Amino acid sequence: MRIGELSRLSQVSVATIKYYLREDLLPPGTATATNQATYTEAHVRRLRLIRALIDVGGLSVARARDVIAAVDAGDLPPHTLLGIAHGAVTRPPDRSGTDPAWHAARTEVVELVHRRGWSVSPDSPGLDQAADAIRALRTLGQDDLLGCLETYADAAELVAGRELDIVVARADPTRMVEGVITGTVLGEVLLASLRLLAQQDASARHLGAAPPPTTPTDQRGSNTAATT
Amino acid sequence: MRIGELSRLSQVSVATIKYYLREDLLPPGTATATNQATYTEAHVRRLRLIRALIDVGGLSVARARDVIAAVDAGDLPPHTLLGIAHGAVTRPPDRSGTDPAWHAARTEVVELVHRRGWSVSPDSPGLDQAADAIRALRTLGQDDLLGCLETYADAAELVAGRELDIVVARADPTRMVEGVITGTVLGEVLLASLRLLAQQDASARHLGAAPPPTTPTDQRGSNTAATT
DNA sequence: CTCCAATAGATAGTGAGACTATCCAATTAC
DNA sequence: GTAATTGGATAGTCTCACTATCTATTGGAG
Repeated sequence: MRIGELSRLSQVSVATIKYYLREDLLPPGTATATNQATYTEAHVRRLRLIRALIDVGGLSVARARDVIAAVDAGDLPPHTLLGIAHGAVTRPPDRSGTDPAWHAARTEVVELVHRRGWSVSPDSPGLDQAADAIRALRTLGQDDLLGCLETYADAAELVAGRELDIVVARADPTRMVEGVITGTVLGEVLLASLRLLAQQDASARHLGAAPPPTTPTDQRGSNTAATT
Repeated sequence: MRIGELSRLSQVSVATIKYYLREDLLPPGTATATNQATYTEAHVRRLRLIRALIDVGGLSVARARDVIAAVDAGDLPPHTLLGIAHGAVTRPPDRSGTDPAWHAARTEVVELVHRRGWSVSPDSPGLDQAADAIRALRTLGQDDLLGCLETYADAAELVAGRELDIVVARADPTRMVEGVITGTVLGEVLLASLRLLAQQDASARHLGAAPPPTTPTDQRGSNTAATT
């Protein structure tokens, strides 16, 4: 197919496709002449992956490129792949350099990891990001919220174990790579969404308040539960 | 104190403080003359909250302003407050308008919520965001990753319940408001970080234990400690 | 009392990021 | 044969989050 059809199938404008080509997010099509190239179904899938990472996962174009490159590398060892995915979904640490409170928080994370017997490399971006969050909670005087910490760790263990089971169940290594990437990025979004929903429920349950009446804008099938 | 000291204590440049004042993220100090105003410890705390939301939580300045405004409103009903916090940590839905796949995904989420007996308002941003993620996973052919869905929901229930317990344990309503905000935003970051760490452990454990051949992926959940 | 650094408020400028638009020459579809 | 499409290059736009400059004041050390 040519670029026009690629654009139509992927719902991405031609100009944006060209931009992604320039930025090495999308491999070039096979050139048939100086100004003609053909694209395949693989390009459509790639484009869908890119948009999912950017639009749903919230990655920047640069982060998405790193992830894509890892997918294309193909033969990376799994822990490297996971490291790249994790690097893509974390923000660079806040003020790690000089802040003693940050180092204290990071030590706390390392201790948690050790207590749990987790096998984690010492430069994992997750350690830094957790330290950022803990330091922030402490400096805001919200220390008691860290009473959730073990619960968070329980939940993390729960979902990570299940996620791994599903991904390793795949025979095809290429599909495994895709699973790690999409699972890491989109799984985070999904888990976060469900946490929000569960928070709303917990709040409603505690306050004994029924949710507001459902508007009839959503008339397909069963609607939101209003009672418990 | 004057703005210079405020800047020093909060580690935020004077120019940026002025910017936050213009953008209504920070209330003005009490003016003592045409070009003099004094700030208090409350301004320092506010500034720290702003930076935590932006730097650690990843909120935009505009989202942070909405959240801050909710904190200052003071007398908002809890579900409204929670709604604002949730609106701040979610991205607007992707292509909800015309896509039947999206509506199918959203229905799936609503059914999950119903199945769980969660009491959730039908316009919760969490519903839309979860639908985005599910639709993306399906269109990427990663449907099997949705085998995690119930596990995610379990984890979400677990952490949300604990979070609520901690926040309602606070007597002071002002502290409760802060707890909802910081818990929602920073808790998400913390949970996501720990998930990454747990993923790394699960991956190491699996690769350390046995090569991929056929290991029935049935022992879920409990990880036995294995120090590294 | 003097004088200079600090300040409030206003306005303008900057740099990154993610596209978007325009050109041009070479096809290609009709 | 002519109009539309394409690839490649370059330049422009828009938002965001600051950052810098300017103009009067004003606080305070000497």
